[in-house]
Amino acid sequence: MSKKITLSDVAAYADTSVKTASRVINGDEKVAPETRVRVEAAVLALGYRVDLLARSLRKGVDDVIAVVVPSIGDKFFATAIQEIEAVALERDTQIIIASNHPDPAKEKQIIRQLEQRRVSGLVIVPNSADYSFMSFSPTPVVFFDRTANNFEADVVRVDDIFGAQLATEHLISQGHRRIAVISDSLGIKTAELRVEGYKTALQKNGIPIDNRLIQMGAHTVDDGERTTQELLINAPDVTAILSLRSLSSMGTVRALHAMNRVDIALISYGDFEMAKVISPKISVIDHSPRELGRLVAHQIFKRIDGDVSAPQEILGTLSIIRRGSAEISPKEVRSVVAG
Amino acid sequence: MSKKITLSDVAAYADTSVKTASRVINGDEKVAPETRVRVEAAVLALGYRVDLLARSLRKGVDDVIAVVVPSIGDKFFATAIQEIEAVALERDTQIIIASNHPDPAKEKQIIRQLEQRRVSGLVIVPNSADYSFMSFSPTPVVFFDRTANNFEADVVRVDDIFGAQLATEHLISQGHRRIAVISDSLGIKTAELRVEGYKTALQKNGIPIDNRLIQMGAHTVDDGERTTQELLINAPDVTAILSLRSLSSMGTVRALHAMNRVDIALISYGDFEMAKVISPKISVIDHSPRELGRLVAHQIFKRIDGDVSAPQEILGTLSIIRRGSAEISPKEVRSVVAG
DNA sequence: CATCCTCGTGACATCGTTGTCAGACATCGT
DNA sequence: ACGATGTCTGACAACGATGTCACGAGGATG
Repeated sequence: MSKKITLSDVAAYADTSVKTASRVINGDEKVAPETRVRVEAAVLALGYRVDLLARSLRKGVDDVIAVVVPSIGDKFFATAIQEIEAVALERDTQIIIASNHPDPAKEKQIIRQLEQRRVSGLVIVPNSADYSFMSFSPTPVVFFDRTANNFEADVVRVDDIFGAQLATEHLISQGHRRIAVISDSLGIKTAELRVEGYKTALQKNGIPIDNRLIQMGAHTVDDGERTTQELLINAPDVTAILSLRSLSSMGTVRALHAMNRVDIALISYGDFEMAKVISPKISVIDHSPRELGRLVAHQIFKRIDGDVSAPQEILGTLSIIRRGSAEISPKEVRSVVAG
Repeated sequence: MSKKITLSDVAAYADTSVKTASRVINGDEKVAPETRVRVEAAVLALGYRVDLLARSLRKGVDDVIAVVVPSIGDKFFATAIQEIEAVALERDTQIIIASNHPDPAKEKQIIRQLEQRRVSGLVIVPNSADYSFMSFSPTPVVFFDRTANNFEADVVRVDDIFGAQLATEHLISQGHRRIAVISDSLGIKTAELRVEGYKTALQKNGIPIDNRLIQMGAHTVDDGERTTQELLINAPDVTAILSLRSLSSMGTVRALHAMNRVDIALISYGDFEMAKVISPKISVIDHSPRELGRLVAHQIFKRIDGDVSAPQEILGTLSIIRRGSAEISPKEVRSVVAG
């Protein structure tokens, strides 16, 4: 095998010094035109390519940002990553991805390892309880989707309280008063906030909070299905459901279809492919992963570029997409049942 | 800011040489127990962490593998990446992800850049026409999902011809003879092979190939919907559809639902979340991204570990998942229509 | 007692690049 | 004609780690 071509080979070939060759490949102005030409010819002739590892070592940081998400398979995160990648590409920056490990100690180790790589920035979807260990990190950090505990840094997310409130009020405006909510576990920040938004909306409208209508623990599609079934048995007077995770929404849809409950209004927090396809189409609160991905990418690069202003909270836009499933009023239901 | 702790700091603190400190952190046997203890204490006291960049420069390769896919947002690739990441984690190897760029020149540049990072392995879903430029690369490469042109390397994929044949024959065995196929563009290797499998199945069973039943260009959900509508207008005697991409399958489902065509059998090449939820549930040919992800991860690590045997073609398993949508026979349809 | 080996150690070069700094030479103003 | 600028250049050190090699001490071997 031909051995690796280095700058010193180029320099020798162009009959100049290593440093001058370095100047040429970095576009330094102060190089005599003819020298430049000679070096460029040498680069071409030898097929030289910069060693990015060596460059990064010398510079002290690596042109890479790391993105740590709970699950790459999750459409929401995958789409966000795709946008981050698109922004990073323009800066010739690579993306390292990693999953949050369920074990906080392991997760800490993973993040440490990323720091040891001298990544120039970290985007993290906080998962473990405590990120205070990162306080000493010189690496810029932006949290994504959720606020982290015990560590101050930029956060890019949507206003979960507001979003859930929006959804709930939408159902209320259709006349619903027995509104159930299906959520994953409290421990998870977003879930907490969304449930809070739900409660706020009820209170504002003078509707009592009934804990039997609050179903937790729906992490997967199957959870969503099971939880929905239980809900409809335990609280048969429910007329509307707010599903707080798009993943479990699919389970809810499945359960409703199986029980043929076309009388129940449903709104999902978070859009999903299926929502547009099934009938009735599912209304959703949309928090665009593409927009959020762009926002987080721009923010991390702003920090990498040296912005040291106080940590910001950046909120993405939220919107209701009305597709039909949430635009059913409870009156109609009763009349159908009565009739 | 406290400045960076290096091995030489550790060595000074432990009153030994840099090299010996290096021996300790690398678990070298030939270190006196008491020296080891002193160094370990120093590491702890100073909070030393290896600089992975420096180590990689010295070693010549970086413990990172790069994965280049057409779209990270695609559930299939996202899931595969997740599996690769899980395998890589056990080896303390990071994953860099990148998107294939539609412009081959740009894609070449991206791959070059990854080589310049000295990634220890490359997993690529080939997209551009020609990968021959990689011939000189010392970096192990494994192609994923498709065979590449002009470059010999391991490939991990499923047997697309066989899969499509399997699907088509399943429909034939239900009695269908007017079977349409919806595909994305030829040009894309997998699409070509699948269409070939479809044709083979027809021929084997003495069914003439009718080009009006072959619809190309369905890249997105919307394409799938439009294409399906066109198909049913242009060839009203179709009794079954084979959709070759799960993404466009969703469009086909949407179109069928909208037209209320419950009489048409449908099988999808590639599973998708929705398939289990709607009714009728969609039968699919499943090529598990998780299995394929594991396979590709193990193969690339085998190469990284020095396996230099001839390039292999590794085929993942294929299976039909019967859910109902493809188990409709055309006879029933006719009798319903006639009745 | 000379020789050989093993063990533990550290000085030094090295990976490939860029920052520092000083020097050579040309050009300029007065 | 002089120093003062400015342009272009290259020797050298540095980034932080590991590989090479040689060396001294101590034990085993003859």
